[in-house]
Amino acid sequence: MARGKIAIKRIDNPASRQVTFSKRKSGLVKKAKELAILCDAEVGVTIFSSTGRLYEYSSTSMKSIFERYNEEKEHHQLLTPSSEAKFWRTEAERLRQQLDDVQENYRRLKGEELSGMRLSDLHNLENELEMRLKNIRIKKEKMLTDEIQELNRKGALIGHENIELSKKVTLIHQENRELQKKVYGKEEGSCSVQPSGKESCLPFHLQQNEQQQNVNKTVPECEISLGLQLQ
Amino acid sequence: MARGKIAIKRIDNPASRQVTFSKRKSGLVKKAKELAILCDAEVGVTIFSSTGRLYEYSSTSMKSIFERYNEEKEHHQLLTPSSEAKFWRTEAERLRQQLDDVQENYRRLKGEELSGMRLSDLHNLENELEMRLKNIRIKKEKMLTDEIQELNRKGALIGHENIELSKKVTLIHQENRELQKKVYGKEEGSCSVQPSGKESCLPFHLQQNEQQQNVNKTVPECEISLGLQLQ
DNA sequence: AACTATTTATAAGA
DNA sequence: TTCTTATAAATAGTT
Repeated sequence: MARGKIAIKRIDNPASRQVTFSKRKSGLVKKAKELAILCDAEVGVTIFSSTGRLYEYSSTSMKSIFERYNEEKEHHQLLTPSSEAKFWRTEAERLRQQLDDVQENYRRLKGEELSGMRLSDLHNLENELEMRLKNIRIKKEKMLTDEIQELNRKGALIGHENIELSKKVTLIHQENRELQKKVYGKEEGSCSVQPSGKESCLPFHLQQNEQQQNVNKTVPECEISLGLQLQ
Repeated sequence: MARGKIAIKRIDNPASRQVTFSKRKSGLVKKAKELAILCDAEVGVTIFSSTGRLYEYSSTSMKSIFERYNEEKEHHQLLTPSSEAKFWRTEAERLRQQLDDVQENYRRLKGEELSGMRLSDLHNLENELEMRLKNIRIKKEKMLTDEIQELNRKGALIGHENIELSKKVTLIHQENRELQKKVYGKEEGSCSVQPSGKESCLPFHLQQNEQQQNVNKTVPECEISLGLQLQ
């Protein structure tokens, strides 16, 4: 609520979540206290953190509040089998209702069930879906960008490799010529053991071209960082 | 906290206390919900108003929270076993699991939980959402078109009504004049029983203007089919 | 834990 | 109960 609005959904970062938990827990308890005092109410707040720790506030005592709650809910005989059964049946009914609601929402969200919706509902649904699409597109874009970066990185690496290989080829070529001079003197035979410079480079050309094609499928710009390394 | 600061002490005026209770109760429950969602906590709020009425919120269920509280406080009490109770508890657990599953799907569908999805999944989701948006927009457009048609129909009706009324007014006017001639001869007095033409038309003007304004809120084009009917 | 720009809650009035 | 609005309070992001 400050320095920017946040969506009410689980905070992913555990550190932030912990900090927010601490701040908001204090806020909640403060509000509960104020309500109890201002309005002469009996208020109880029970909080279990995601790490399982218990925090509580009660304007009177938790025992009193639980007892009063149970009385109100007619659960004051929880230890007798029939009332326990009643409780669980109620609980099951509650969950069934909740489940139905969620499933209804789910269907609505999927656009399967648009009947009986007012224009404002449709507006809201439309906006919601648009936001979701935005989220998805941001995520997609990030994934694509990451992939491009990774490909660029690989491309650069291969480029360097190629430079190194090119140098080695030149070196070996040079060595071969010098060897030839020593063996044949001035004669330059067309011996099969002595490949031409062009032929010796071929494998590296092929390797490079393959890589370049892969990269170009998603990132045409990679032409610049690749290529021109050999020859 | 607004329009002036208040001291945190019991509000004397019962009416104000009731209003404040209602507002702050909502606020407290909202904050509790947010805390539960944002920080993945289990939160329960129990409120007894000064009139003794119970209000509650729990992110899971009060039963769960009370049990967990008691466990934490090492006050755990053994529940009397009973087959019926067992059945409903199992049922509740089953429903809880189902609910969690559906909610997970729901979150995915809402694009809140995009982690762990591959690019192809995102593509599919994007397409699905786009189709839903399309459905919604078609439906919206249909509703708007229908509304416009309905408004146009009403507008035309009102227009006809106005024409009829206008005719009646002219007729009555004419009759009045003839009556005057009979009663007063050539004398044209400013008698209160004899209203001027302009005054007699006034109610119909007002009626028309009101209708026109309402229609224009949604369908400005109706100006053409309305208006110009009187005068 | 403190700061502070913003958002949110809410007191008062209708 | 609901709406509006001016203002107080809460808090998200930052240091």
